[in-house]
Amino acid sequence: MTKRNDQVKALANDTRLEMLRLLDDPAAHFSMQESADPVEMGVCVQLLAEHFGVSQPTMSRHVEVLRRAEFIATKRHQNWTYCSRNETALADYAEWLKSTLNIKAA
Amino acid sequence: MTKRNDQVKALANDTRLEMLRLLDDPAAHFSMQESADPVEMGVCVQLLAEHFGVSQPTMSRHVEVLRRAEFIATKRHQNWTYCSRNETALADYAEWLKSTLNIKAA
DNA sequence: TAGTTATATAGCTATATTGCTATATTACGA
DNA sequence: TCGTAATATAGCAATATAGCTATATAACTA
Repeated sequence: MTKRNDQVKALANDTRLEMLRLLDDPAAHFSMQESADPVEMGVCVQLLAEHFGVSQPTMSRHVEVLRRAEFIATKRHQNWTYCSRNETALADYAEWLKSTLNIKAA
Repeated sequence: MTKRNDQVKALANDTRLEMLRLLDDPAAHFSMQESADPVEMGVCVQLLAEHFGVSQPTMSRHVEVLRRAEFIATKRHQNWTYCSRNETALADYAEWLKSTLNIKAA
């Protein structure tokens, strides 16, 4: 699997797409997080699982898919894994998609 | 299935991604097509199947997936189905992705 | 050390995807 | 009308995806 293949597949799922959308503004969606500031540290897996109504292992896997695609970064702190968007990778992907398919401006 | 869901899934496949890439410049890749000018009419399913080394029914399904996603248009002429890119839909999708995920410029 | 919490991994099931072959449909030409 | 060519559809098999529960691991706390 290439990085680009990981990336297109990572986006081919509603939950993961919505995760990236919500993680763009953690303050707006995850301000209830107590263990750490969601903006500074990111959002923990459990809170994401609760938001989407899926089990913790299922969310753990979604996180892993997005992390492999480099769309999010995870950092372990105490016993939480915090997730935050990788803006550089997202911008890079959007640019790659446009250029590899030669998509003209809208 | 929503249109956006059809679209993200349509791109999650190497063959279909490459189809869109090749169809950006049919003259460069499908000039051997005899039944019609590939630039004017598009590229027929059989020629696409041969290029990718897959069976005709398999290519027919890939075409259908891309057509449902609106990334290509198909037109039947005589006994061929010609495929051509829908530049408007591709640009619209790229724009939607950037704005829905709030992807910052590279 | 023992218990608790958060996460990761293993293994299972249901469904989706993607390939194939066989066959139906459509269009043309003899 | 009959045969041929291109395409579409049906049905099957192999694999991938995404959910779950059970359990292992990691980190903190009493």
